[in-house]
Amino acid sequence: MPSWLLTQTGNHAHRLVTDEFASVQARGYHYRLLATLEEFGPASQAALGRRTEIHVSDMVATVNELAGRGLVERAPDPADRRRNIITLTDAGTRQLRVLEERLAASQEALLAPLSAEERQRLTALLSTLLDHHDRRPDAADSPSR
Amino acid sequence: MPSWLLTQTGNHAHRLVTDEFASVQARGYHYRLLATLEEFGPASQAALGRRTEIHVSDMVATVNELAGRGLVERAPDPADRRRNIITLTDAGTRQLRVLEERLAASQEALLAPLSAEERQRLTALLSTLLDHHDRRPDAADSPSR
DNA sequence: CTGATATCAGAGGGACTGAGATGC
DNA sequence: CGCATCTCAGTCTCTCTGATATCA
Repeated sequence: MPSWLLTQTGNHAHRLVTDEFASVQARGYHYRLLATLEEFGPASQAALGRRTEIHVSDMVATVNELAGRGLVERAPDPADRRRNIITLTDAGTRQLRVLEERLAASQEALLAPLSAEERQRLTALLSTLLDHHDRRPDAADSPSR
Repeated sequence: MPSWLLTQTGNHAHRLVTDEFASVQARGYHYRLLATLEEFGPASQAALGRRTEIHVSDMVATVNELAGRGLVERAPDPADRRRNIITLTDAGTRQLRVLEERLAASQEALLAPLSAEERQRLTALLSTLLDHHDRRPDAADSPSR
């Protein structure tokens, strides 16, 4: 039963990554936010929530944690006083590099038993799945999202 | 990045299954426990914990929930008074059938974009991964487990 | 007024830790 | 005694709901 396999391996992958992140006092949300900030530059919390797919209310806590450690900066947007502009700091960039290393390491650990060819095939298959489900978020009942 | 793909598709699979289960007031632990009871027959909570890989302390709560709805029975083991023997009831068997249907449905939804051949390849690759990591639970530091 | 933004409180599933009581 | 079993009380990550205050 493939969905069992998927949730199991997904669990396993998740645990490997989570443990690696935990070893540097980080978690998944931190990486996703830092990586998105580097890729797209400073943005409001709501915009970051849309890009990272982190819920707005969780974004508050995530930014709190990262800002508390000086990895991002939270500044009011003078152009729109509802917004906070979140900016990646130099320390945040360095932390991101560390997290990327950790991620690569757990990647290797996870895929150890597969050849380069097999890894490619796996990646392709999973991409197909994700693509399909991204294109039609909730095709069943609710056309909205 | 394959581990990102894996956690993402794993998440997706997990959500599909979880939603299906929730529609009949069940969750993953319920299915795992009921299915294991049918396959291996009555057993103590500790034994069930080992088979299902549900933590012993979570097993207590899971059995509470299922017993409260008459899907399993919890009876003291006369041969070893530390133990409770958990038994699947007829209602539990019927519920298991329902959960299996739900599982099959979410399976189809998940794998829709893949051909039969591709599904097989995916299953094989994931099995390889799981096998490898099952055989060496924590090869890194702790030889125990 | 409608809608977006940020915040806070809380819930829920899943996995795990630690401590206690009982019985083998 | 050491060990297994069951139970209870928490922790942690991730996801999501709801309510509220503020501002466009």
